[in-house]
Amino acid sequence: MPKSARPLPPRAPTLDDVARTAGLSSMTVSRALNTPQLVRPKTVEKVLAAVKATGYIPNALAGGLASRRSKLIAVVVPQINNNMFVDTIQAISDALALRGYHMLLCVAGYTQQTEAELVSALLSRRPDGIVLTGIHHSADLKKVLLNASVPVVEVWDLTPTPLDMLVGFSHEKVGQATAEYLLRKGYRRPGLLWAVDKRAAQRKNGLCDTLARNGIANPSVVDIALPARFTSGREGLRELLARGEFDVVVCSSDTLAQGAIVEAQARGLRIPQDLAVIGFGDLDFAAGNHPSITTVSVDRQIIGQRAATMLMERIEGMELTEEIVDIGFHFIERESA
Amino acid sequence: MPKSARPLPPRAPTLDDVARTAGLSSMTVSRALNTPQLVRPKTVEKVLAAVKATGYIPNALAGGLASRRSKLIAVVVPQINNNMFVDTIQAISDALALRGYHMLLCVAGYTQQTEAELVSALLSRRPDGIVLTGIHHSADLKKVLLNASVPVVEVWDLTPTPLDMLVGFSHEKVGQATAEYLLRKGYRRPGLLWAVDKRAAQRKNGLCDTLARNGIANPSVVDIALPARFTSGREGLRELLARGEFDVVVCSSDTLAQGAIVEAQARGLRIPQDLAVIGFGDLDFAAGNHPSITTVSVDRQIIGQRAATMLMERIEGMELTEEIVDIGFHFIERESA
DNA sequence: TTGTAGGCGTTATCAA
DNA sequence: TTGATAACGCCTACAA
Repeated sequence: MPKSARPLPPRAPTLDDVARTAGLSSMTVSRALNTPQLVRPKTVEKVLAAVKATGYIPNALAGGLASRRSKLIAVVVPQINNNMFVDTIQAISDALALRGYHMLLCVAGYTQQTEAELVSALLSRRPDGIVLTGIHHSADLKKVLLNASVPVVEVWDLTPTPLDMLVGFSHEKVGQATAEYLLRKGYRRPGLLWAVDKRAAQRKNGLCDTLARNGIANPSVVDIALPARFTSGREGLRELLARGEFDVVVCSSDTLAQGAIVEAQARGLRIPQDLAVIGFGDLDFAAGNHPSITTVSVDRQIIGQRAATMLMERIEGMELTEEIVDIGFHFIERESA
Repeated sequence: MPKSARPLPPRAPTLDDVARTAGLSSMTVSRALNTPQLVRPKTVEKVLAAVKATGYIPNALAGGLASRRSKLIAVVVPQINNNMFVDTIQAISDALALRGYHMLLCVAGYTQQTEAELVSALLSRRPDGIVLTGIHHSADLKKVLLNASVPVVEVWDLTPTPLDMLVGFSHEKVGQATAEYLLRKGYRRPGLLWAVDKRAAQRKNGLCDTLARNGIANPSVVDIALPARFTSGREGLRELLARGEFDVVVCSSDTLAQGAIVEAQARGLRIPQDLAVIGFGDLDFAAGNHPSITTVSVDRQIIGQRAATMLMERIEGMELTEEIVDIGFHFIERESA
């Protein structure tokens, strides 16, 4: 035992270490790991054995620097504790994992930075692609993104002129569909519990425009601060009912609807006879609620799955058949309205 | 206009480009950006101007490679769409953002990989720290982590022997506290709706052990498959009630409790007179529900915030006063039990 | 099928 | 306070 034996150097094994123990060049080891089909099977075996022996873990920083591909996808969402985006995020993560990509998740909600600064910081990681929530971005952000020439998917909204790719649905049309349902069912005195949120605002526009065209102008709206919770629904309904009489309450989310329903029930109102309630999102409790909640269903997972897939295909040089995907929505009539 | 002007090279501006336009060395530019206090103010100004002029965005891959610090924290959770972890994740993300770190989020739930493979893949990104959910890990995983000598925080559980650092609470004790409450209130025929989940199982152990010691052995348990949803709560109660008579239903989460309550109400049972219900988590609807849900409150955000902070302090070489943080919990008595 | 040379963009280190 | 030089660990390009 040499007396000068230093404690293990904290340096992690490198490709060269593996190459040395395998009796090969580092380039061959790299190939065996990344493109095994270009390497003789026996050689690959040798390499794998050496990898196991050394405990080698590739350094993606070095790899990304050299190859100019990071296998990293940056995802920017306004919040994740609002029940809507979570499923999309999980779907993105799952889809990425299948192909060896990783997700850098950034919650824009409560930070002071502007979205542009936030994305700039993310770009320093050299992601191969970016997922942005929504379609309303500052000029700064657009400049930064175009400059970086990185593939981008905008999600959860629709526009004929996305930055690059897009997966979403029309919030305006959701609003219209909701209005049409109200009219068809004969509701004439709607009240709104509405979260202060861009996409929700678009749904409100679609709703109110259609109502106005049919003689129902300026329905009463209770603004709900984000995050819109169950409790906000109860409180919101309380405020709404203090303002007058309504035959239906339209809510910007099922969460609010559930709260509103409980408040109504606590007041002895029958739903939908005394007061109907409509939600949005078809969250997991909507169908099982008592009464079940009439709402709009959106496939939140598909948004994530398609966004991830489009991004990866683009990155890997495939031709995309569509760059704008409208996943649509379904109005679901249940007991509450 | 030179006729040979090529279209812009897709190459992003580098430190050298900035250095050239600023008339400085790249090393000085690097310093001006990372440790401005070591650079003459006027020089810093020049650098910032050149950065703006070139549209320079640092390359964190190169930086991380050279400095051996990635400013990346990897977070591994079993799922994110279960309402519990979301708040923790958001808190982690927020805390990291404040200090210039980014979060690599990995959902272990539905992938085929073992946790060890998953973490190995993450380690290739050379994160400066890792957050793991739970304390039960394979020997492989432990080996990989120790080998990598990367700071680790385990969260959402408690043990005297964490891998490294830990922020959580005792699920056993939550179970005990729940049992004691039942006994104190005089409930004698409990039934359980319980998600098939490691941490939930620990709470069940604490609950059942304490009950057994007080003469209530082997309560009826309905296993709930993950993810445990509102609907699972309704169905679970249906199954439970088919098995016999109960005076209280203990649920492994508020979500299940809410479902159980709705099912009970739909059957005309009064809560808590005919059937009491207890949940876990104090999710946002628990207090506002009708009836409000008796439950156990855990500060899910604090878990994330402390985990992130401990990790960053350790990374930045500070001495930690505690490496194991028990954030505790509160039993909250409300109307449902 | 394997190997050699050189560079990816940054920072550590030492010198000026 | 600033600069020159040499890594950091891997991959592209080309050669054998």
